[in-house]
This record gives sequence, C-alpha cells and structure tokens, in this order.
Amino acid sequence: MSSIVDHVLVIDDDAVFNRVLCRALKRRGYPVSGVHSGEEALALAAQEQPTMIVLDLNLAGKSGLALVTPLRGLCPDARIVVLTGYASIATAVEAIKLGANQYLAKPVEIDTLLHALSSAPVDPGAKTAIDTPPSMPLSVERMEWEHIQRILLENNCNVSATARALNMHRRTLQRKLGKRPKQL
Amino acid sequence: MSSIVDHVLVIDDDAVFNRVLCRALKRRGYPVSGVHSGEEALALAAQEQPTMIVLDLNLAGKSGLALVTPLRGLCPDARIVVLTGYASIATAVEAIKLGANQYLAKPVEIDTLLHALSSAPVDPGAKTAIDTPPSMPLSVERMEWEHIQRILLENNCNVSATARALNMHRRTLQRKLGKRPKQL
DNA sequence: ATCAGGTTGCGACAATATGCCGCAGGCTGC
DNA sequence: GCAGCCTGCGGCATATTGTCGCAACCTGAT
Repeated sequence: MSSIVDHVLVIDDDAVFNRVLCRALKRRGYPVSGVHSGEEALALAAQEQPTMIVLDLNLAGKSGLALVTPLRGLCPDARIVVLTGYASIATAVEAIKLGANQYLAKPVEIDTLLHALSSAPVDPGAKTAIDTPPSMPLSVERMEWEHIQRILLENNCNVSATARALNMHRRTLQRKLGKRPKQL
Repeated sequence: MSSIVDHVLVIDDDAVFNRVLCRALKRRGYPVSGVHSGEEALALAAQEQPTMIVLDLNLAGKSGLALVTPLRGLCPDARIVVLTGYASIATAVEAIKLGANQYLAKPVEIDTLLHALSSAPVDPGAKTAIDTPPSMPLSVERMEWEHIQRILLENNCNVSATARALNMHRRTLQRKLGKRPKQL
C-alpha cells in the first residue's frame, strides 16, 4: 500500500495553518515537513521524496497550481492533495488535470484530509460523490465566484485583464477576490 | 486537428435546454444528436462514435457521472464536457478523474462550451494566453441574470421559492428582476 | 540606466445596492 | 372566513460599488 515511511510534505504560506496542520499530522504518526514557498517545496520534494503532499493554492500571490506539474514530476507516486481556502471549480478541474489526486476546500477536517491523502490512487469501487447529484443550485454569489475564477484562469491570473474581460472595475474585482467564497 | 465529421452528442434530460443547445450547435455546422437518457446516450455513442460529448449531470435523478467511464470506454478519443446546473467541486473533481475533459456550470455561453469542446486535449505546458478566443466572456451581471432566469424557470416563476433556492432575499430578487438585463 | 507602459495593492469618499423590517392585497384549499 | 402562501412596495441602516489617485513593481526598448 505504501512505503515504510510515509513522509508528508505540507506546502502553505499561512504560517499558522501550516504549523497546526503539521502538528496534527505528526500527532498521528506521520513524519512531516512544512514549507512556505514553491521553491522550498520543490527542493524538499526532490530531497525527501514524500509520499503525500498537501498543497495550498495561494502561495504569497503565486498560484500553487503551477507547482502541481513539477511536484508530480519529482514524485510520480506521491498523493497530491490541493487544499485551498479560495476553492473554485475552475481551479479544481485544472488541478486534477495537472495531476493532483484530490482537491479540498478549507476548512477541512483532519480526517477528511487524511482520507484523501491515503486512499488508494484509483478505486472505482467507491461510489462517493457519484451519487450526490441533487443538491441546491448555486447561489448567485457562488455563481459569480465560479465565473470570476474561470475567467481569471483563462487570463493567467491577470487581475487587470480579467476585470476588463468581465467588464467590471479592477478595484471591485480585487475586493471580491479578497473575500473568501461562501459555501454552497 | 479533428476528423472530417465532428459529430456532437448532447446528453441532457431537460428537453428545452437540450433542444436549444442542439440547435445552436447545428447552426454552427456540427452534426448533432440529442438524447435524454443514459441508455440512449450509450447506444448512440457506440453507434455514431461522436468526437464531442456534452453531458448533463442530472439525468432524471440518476447522476450523469456514472456515464463518464462507459462513454470514455466507447469513445476513447472524444472530448467529454460535463455541463451541469448543479455544479459542485466534488462532482467536478470526480468527473475529471473519471475521464471528462472539462466541467462547466450552467449557464454557459455557447462559445465557452464550443471552446471547451474543441480545444486541444489537455496540455498543461501550453501558455495559451496568446490565442485567447476573440469572444468576450459574459459580464458578471449578465451571468447573474442568466442564472437567476434559469432558476426562476425551474421554480415556475415563483419569486419567493427562487429567492430561497438562490439563498438571497426576496426583496433583493424583486429589485434585480425589476431591472432589465444589461447587454454584454 | 532610464523610460514608457503594463500590473498590483490599497486608501478615501460619494453614489448605489442590499438586508431586513413591515404592511396590504391576492390567491389557494379547507 | 381563515390559514398559509405569494406579490409589490416603502423605508432605512448598513454594505458594496464606482471612481480617483498614488506608490511600487516588472519588463522590454532605448
């Protein structure tokens, strides 16, 4: 199932969250390394060959999305779980396409995260999300968020360009992006 | 780039939406087949070997997610785009994992859908910023309007119910409906 | 090295829009 | 008639935009 040592690499520039997460994982017996930037992440990934990677998407302005491919290259067999407070369908789709194994939104329970980190790479037998279709339609706020995120991705995370494309004011877009998406 | 005939298969149990979508695609020169159930979908997929597939997730109670794998099996080279009015990150992640090429939330502009249907198979390395399609994405206002109208229709034009479904205040919905949609 | 032109983050403030009350009236089925 | 739902609208405190402006970066060209 996994190697003798299941090394975990936590990549999150939020110092507090990073520390809390690392401690929680350690308490459960996993060797953990926490880093705060993409550079550190790649260096450690190459060096320690972690089997599990937790990746935040907002790394000091830069998108953690860009790290998925190189991480996957360095650790072909690791489980990569993207964990972000600014979750959106667009980035989720992108992350999975790039090779991530799971995509979760903060806040998340440690058990959910662990499950995502350790579940078998491909297990068609599990029908978890498959039978969860009839939920509520997206709220207008959520809708707006998803739309913005999609266009933002299309524009390579260029805020000004996105604002122009969306025909809205850059200042307003900034403010909207600063707020966390609301659930449902 | 693509075969001589780019056959499109539209799978959506919403008769109205299905018809509208099919017509829009036909008008753009694509041979289109519209079906309303999973069984029809699989039958037609096997028979016509479509190169593009649009799949709704709410197929009369059953989740279209369960169709992704068999469809992928029948048409290994087709572009499969999941299109749903009840989008969620969980189903998005699942759809991509199962082999879908894109996941979009209704409402969606026909151009966006076409772009998703025809764009090259996932190529993460490509910096596709340059070949941005000339079409402008909908403004957030327009997006909101389309979404509201869709949910309103789903609720038989019941303003109160729509407000609840959208998790917004009835008064605000009323005011929004009072204003006419702005173009672009 | 300097300069033009793009992007970004953010403060400030007036103009709007929203959330949230309440009320009156119109439907329905019992 | 009554209960329960829906609708349209007034009012007002609060929150969110639209708009400016500014300082700080980048990046490529001169």
